[in-house]
Amino acid sequence: MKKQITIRDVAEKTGYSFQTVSRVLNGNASLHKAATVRKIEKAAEELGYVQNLFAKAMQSGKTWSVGMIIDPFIDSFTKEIFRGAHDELTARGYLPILLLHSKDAHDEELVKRLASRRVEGLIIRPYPDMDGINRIAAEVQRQQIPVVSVDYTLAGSKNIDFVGTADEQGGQLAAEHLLELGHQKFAGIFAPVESLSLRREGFEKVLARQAIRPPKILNDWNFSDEAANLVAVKELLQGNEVPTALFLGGDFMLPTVYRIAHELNLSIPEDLSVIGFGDMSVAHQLVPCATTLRQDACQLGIQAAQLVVERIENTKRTIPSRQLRFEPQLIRRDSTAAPSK
Amino acid sequence: MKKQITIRDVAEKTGYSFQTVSRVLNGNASLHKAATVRKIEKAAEELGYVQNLFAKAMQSGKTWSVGMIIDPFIDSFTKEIFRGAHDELTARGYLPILLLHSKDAHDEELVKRLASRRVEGLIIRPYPDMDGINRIAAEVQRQQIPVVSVDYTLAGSKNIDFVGTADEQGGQLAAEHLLELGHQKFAGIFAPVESLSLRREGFEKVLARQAIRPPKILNDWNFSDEAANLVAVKELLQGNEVPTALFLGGDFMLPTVYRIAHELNLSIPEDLSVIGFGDMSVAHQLVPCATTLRQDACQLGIQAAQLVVERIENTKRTIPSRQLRFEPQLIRRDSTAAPSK
DNA sequence: CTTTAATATGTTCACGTTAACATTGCGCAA
DNA sequence: TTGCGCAATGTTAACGTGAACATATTAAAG
Repeated sequence: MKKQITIRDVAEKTGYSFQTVSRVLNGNASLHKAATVRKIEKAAEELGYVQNLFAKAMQSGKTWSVGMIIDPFIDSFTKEIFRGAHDELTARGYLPILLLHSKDAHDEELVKRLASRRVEGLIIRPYPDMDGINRIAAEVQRQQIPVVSVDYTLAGSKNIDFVGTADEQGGQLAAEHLLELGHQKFAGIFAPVESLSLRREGFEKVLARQAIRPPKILNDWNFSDEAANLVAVKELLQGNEVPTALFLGGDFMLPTVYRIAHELNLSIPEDLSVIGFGDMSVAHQLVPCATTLRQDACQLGIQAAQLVVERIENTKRTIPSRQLRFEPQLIRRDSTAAPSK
Repeated sequence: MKKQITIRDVAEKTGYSFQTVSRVLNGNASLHKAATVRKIEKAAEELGYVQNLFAKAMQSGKTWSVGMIIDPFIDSFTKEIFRGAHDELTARGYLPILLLHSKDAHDEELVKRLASRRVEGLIIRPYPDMDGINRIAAEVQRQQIPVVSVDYTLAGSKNIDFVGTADEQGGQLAAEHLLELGHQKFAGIFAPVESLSLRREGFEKVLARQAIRPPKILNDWNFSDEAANLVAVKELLQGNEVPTALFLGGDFMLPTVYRIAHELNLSIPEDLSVIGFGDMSVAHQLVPCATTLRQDACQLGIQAAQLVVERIENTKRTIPSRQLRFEPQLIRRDSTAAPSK
């Protein structure tokens, strides 16, 4: 084990007491004479002194670290969230501690690791398929550590800050866009998960006010059985009432829809306008490029980071739980147009 | 600041001294009576005691953290490297500290952060365009902290472990594959960077022994000027000696080559066999899917982690610097075939 | 030249942990 | 019984730092 350079070494070299050195290097240097400061800083530089964050953390109780349970590798969206939060935390002096689910490390293990590192806050982007995350969040919060969830809400836990998309407004924007283009026969595809339901509600709400007929709704997109989706979508686009405008609760549905449209000889956007949600990479890879609603994922990450930090640094006042939802932006591309007749 | 639960709290609750608790919970429990151990563990559980790694680190000098300067977001290859190293470090009890280059945080800053967190080792995947990385590595190594570079070698620094691809052998494999198919007229495209040069050497070495003619070589692929590449590749594939087999130093050249081949009316693989290197995602997205040489990136990460940990835990013996190169694997796809005549 | 106030520096303690050593208590042999 | 040795537990010091307080030095005012 190689010897560390401590403030005592610097003190000895300069002849000052170690406390003076402490104040100059890591505390309030303005309490000392300029000459003293200069001498001490020079000596520290020469000796290669770097403050020991572990010692500092132990003495002050402040660890300057924040846990992040986000898998930045699932898609580019979570990547951006991670990136935003990471950069914001870093800029504010905090160390983001990324916790990925390895095979071995499971829930219990993760909480222990967070706790033993005395993480001051936790940012979570919950995975829909993972319910252990709720227990983790609850457990961490029980220890008075601020928790913020991003993108997806956390089930169960009260009083957890949330940063995400204004899904309902997104749905409204989609409806308004299609109405503006002059459509009258609408359809929508969703799934029974929270965010998609909100998008559906926004969509339906606007149409209820302004459209002649209510939209045909397919509400049970199947995440595991693609064949079922093919059948259901086909049915939606055939039948007695053929829609001219289709709103998808998520861009991931685009390929299926494009495929069925092609099979049915419906050309996009001439026969069918399609608008997605999320601006995933498929949206601009398909032909024609898909109109969609984009969320600035990076911004979500930044906001999440700001919320945790705010809570971390405001131990006194109790801050009420906040739910921040940012309105997505309409990206007009080539999959939506006025109806042909 | 909320109160921490310490071994002293557990000691008070059980009536034992804090030292006994320390031994039971974080030390050698076998030194104590089974009944004692049981009582203490129960009390710790009830109080929600979790050891404070900061205190432990300060006392023992062991921080259980390893820095990683890898941008896992450039491509799937670095992602896999990161993932492998991350999981291996985690499995061995170390905390990977990911250091990304934010705009603000630059070299000096990074080193400081590594040092103040008392990182015990450093894994670097150097970026070709970033030379600050060499200074960082040198500086960190000067502080006796083991450094391992992955995928790309670090310029300048002596005695740094390296884990990467056996580029030369990869080049040999490519040549052997093409020879086996019966080709006689070869070409190769490379760039003047270390790894590509090694691939070229392996390629040329085998051909020098077994081929009738030496290959036509284009050695200055231009990373910034695509137009220049188009011209150069076109020239390579026309001229007096038209090759029937082409080895690319990197898969990233594939799209350009496919395009030029199409322009020149050369069909792949009938008129021209093309073999790439790296098995990047383009390789199997193109039509026809490209034969290439694949490296198991995850494995590189794991190995890198093992090397750092080994050095961290072997402070006594000096380990000579190691250069581990893993042989890539030939992935036969549809872009290579026997020459048509 | 004092006294006073401000400025500059030094001392002690605490943070939570482990290591090294010290003590206690017990069983067993002399 | 006495002493010995071992097992179980307790005591003290140390890791590097900052806070709180104590002291020394300087400057200003009388």
